[in-house]
Amino acid sequence: MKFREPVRDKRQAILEAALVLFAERGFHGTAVPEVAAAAGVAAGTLYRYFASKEALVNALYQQWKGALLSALLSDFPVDESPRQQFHELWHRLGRFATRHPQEFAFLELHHHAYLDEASLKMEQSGMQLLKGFVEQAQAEQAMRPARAELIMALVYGAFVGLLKGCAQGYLKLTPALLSAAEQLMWEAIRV
Amino acid sequence: MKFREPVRDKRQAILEAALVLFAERGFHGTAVPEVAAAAGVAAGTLYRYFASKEALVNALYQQWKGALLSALLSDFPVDESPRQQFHELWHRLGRFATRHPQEFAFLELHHHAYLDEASLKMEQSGMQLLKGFVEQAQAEQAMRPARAELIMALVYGAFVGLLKGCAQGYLKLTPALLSAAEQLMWEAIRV
Amino acid sequence: MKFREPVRDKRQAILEAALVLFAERGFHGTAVPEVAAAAGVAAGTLYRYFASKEALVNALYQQWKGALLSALLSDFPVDESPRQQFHELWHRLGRFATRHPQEFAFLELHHHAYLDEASLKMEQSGMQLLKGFVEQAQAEQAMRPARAELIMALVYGAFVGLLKGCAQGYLKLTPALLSAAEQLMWEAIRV
Amino acid sequence: MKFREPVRDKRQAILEAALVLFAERGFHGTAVPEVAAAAGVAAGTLYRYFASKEALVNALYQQWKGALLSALLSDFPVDESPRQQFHELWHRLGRFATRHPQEFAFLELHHHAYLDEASLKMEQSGMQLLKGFVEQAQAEQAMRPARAELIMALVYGAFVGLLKGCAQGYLKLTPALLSAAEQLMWEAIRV
DNA sequence: CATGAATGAGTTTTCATTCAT
DNA sequence: TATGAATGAAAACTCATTCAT
Repeated sequence: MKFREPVRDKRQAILEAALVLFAERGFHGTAVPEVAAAAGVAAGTLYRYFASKEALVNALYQQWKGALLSALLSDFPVDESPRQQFHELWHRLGRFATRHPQEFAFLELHHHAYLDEASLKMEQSGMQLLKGFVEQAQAEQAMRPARAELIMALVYGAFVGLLKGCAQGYLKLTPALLSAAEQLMWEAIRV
Repeated sequence: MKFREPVRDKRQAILEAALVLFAERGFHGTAVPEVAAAAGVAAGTLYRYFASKEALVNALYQQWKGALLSALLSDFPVDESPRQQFHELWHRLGRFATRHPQEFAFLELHHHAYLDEASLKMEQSGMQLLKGFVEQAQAEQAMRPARAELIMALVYGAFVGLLKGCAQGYLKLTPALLSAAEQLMWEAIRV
Repeated sequence: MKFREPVRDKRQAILEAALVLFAERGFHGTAVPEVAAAAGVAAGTLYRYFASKEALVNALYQQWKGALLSALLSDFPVDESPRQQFHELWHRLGRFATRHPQEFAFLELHHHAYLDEASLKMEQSGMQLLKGFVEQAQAEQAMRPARAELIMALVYGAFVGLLKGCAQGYLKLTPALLSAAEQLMWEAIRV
Repeated sequence: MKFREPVRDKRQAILEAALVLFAERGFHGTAVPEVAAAAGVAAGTLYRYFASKEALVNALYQQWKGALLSALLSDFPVDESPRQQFHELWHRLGRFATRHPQEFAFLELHHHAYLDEASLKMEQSGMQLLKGFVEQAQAEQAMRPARAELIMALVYGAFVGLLKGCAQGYLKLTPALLSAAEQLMWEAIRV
C-alpha cells in the first residue's frame, strides 16, 4: 500500500548525515539535533539507534575504518613483488579517498579524542597488517631497512598530506597526481 | 596574600593555557572558563584580551604558525645546495616539533574550521615561501620536476605523519629517527 | 513462536508491573515504556487499557485501596466487642501488608499528588467507615473519647510506621511483632 | 551604593524554593527550572551552588533532618523522668512540625529513593540517639519492655500519621490536639 | 583593570504519547 | 487489537559571555 519510501534505513541515514557534519565541523562542533535534522529524523529518534553521541561517532569510525582496511587488504596480492604491492596499496588508498572523500577526511583529518576500545583496537589491527607488508618487503631486500613504523608513518602521512592539499584546494586529486605521488614515495622507501 | 608568579603577562598566560587545552581536547572540546582557570585568571579577564573564544584560537594559531614559519625561514641559507637546504628545513622542523610538541600538535593535528582571514592568509604565505624553495631546487635540476604543491604536500604530510606516530606512541622522536626520515624523504624528491 | 504465559490479561499484567515499579521508584521516577516492558507488552498497548500514565496510577490506586478497604471491612464482626474488633482490624491490616507488601508500600509510603477525584473519594469513604467503628466503640465507652480522626491518624500512622521500619530493615514483620504492636496501640486508645 | 538587596543568599533562596516544590510535588515531579524560577535565579545559577539535582535534594534533606534532630535533642533533659522526657520529645516534634510544616512534610511524607551516604548516615544517627532514650526508660522500668525499634516506629509513625491527617485537612494542628495525642501515645508505651 | 557570579540560550538526553503497519 | 518506531517537547545540565562590584 506504500511504495518503499526512500528512507533506506534510518540508522544509515543518521550515519551518513553525521559523517558529513563531523567531517566538516568536527565531533564537538556538531550538535545532535543538527545530525538528526540532516538525516531527516527527529532528535529523539537518533537515540533509538545510538546510545549516545559518542556511540554514534564510534560506530561511524568503526564502519569507515573497517571499510578502509578492507579496501586496502581484501584479496591483497600476496605473491606479487613489493613494488607491485606498493602500487596496489597506494592505488587502493587513492581509489578509496576518491570515492569517499568525506569519509577519508573524517577518519584522517580529525583528532579523535573520544574513541572507545573497539575503535582503538581496529586502528591498531590495521597498523599490524600494514606492518607485515613492510617487513616482508624488507626481508626481500626490496625496501630500505628502516623501522617499519617509520616507513608507514611517512608513507601514510604523505598520502594524508596529499589529501589535505586537495581538500584545501592546492591540488586536484587526479589519477595522474596519484601516480606521480606514488612514484615519489616509492623512491623514498625502495632500496 | 598573592604568591602567583609576577603575572608575566596575562595575555601570554591565557595563550599558553589555551594551547595546552586546545592541543589536547580541541577547540570545541575546551570550555573558556577552563582556559581561564588554567591560566590563573578570571573568566571575565580573558575577554579583556580576546574578543571571543574564536579570536583567542585565531591569535594562538597566528602566534604559532608565525613562529613555525619564522623558525623555518629566518636566516634561510639561500646560497646552499638544495640538498643542504632540505636538510636545514627538515632539521628546523624537527627542532621546532621537539621543542614545541604541543604547539605543533595544535597546529597540525587538528582540523581548524574556525580560522579567520588573517589566519588563512598566514597559512598561505607560508606555503608560498616554501614553494619558492622547491621551485628553485627544481630550476637547479636538483629536485624532481613534479608539481611544487605535490612535493610540499608529500614532504610536509610525511613529517606530520611522523609526529602523529610519535604522539600515538608508535615512535619516539629522536635525532636518529629524524635523520633517517630526512634521508628517506630526500630520496623521494631528489632527481 | 510465542511462549509467554497465556497473557492472563494484559490490563492486569500492566497493573502488576506498574505496581512494582511505582512502589520502588515512585510515579514520576518510572517511565511508561519501562512499565510496558516489565508487563511484556508494547508501549502502545498500554494506552489501549489506560488513557494516560495518570489514569494508570489512579486505576492502580483504586484497585488496591479498594482491596485494602475490602480486606479490612468485608464481613466485619459488627457484633463483637470493640477490643475484638480492634484486634480484627489490626490483624487484617497485618495480613494485607504481609501478603501484599509492595501494594501496601505503593499505597502508603508514597505521596500521591496526582490522584483524581475517584481516588480521593475512595480514600475518604474508607475513612468514613473506620470512623464509624471508632465512634461506636466510643459510644460503648470502650475507647477514649478523643476525636475519632485523631485516633485513626495515630493508629493508622503507627501501623504505617511499623511497615516503614520493616521496609528499612529495622524490624521484621512477624506475627509476634504485629501482636506486640497491636497490644501497645490498644493501650493507647482503650478507656 | 546599593542597599542590601533582599536576596539573603541565593543558595538559601534555592533551598527554600526547592523545599516547597519537593514537599508538594516530590523530587521527580519537580523540574530544575521550576526551582530556579521560584528562587528568582536563572537555571544555570542553580548549578553554581549544587552539582546536580540530586546534590540539591540531599543538601536539603541533610539541612532539615539535621535541624529536626537538633531540635529534638539539643539540651535534652537527661535527668528528667521518662514521662517528662517523652513529653519533651513530643512537644519538640510538635513545635518543629508547627513551625516548619513544609520541611516536615518534605522529610517524612515522601519516599526518598535518591539519598546519598551522608543523608543515610544522618538518618541512622538520629535513630540511634532516640533508641538510647527508649532503652534508658525501659531500664528504669518506666516503659514497656518491647523492642526499642518497635516503640520508635509506632510512636514516630503515629506522629507522622497525625501530621498527614493535618496535611489532608482531617485535623488541625493545635496545642490541644498535640497534647491529646501525646497522652494517648504515652499510654501505649508506659508500663 | 580584574573579578567571578549570573545569565540564558544551547547542549545532550529522556519520555509520554501517537500512529502506520 | 497489538506493535514499537517515531516524535518533539521538556528534562537535566553546560558554557560563552556579560556586568556589577
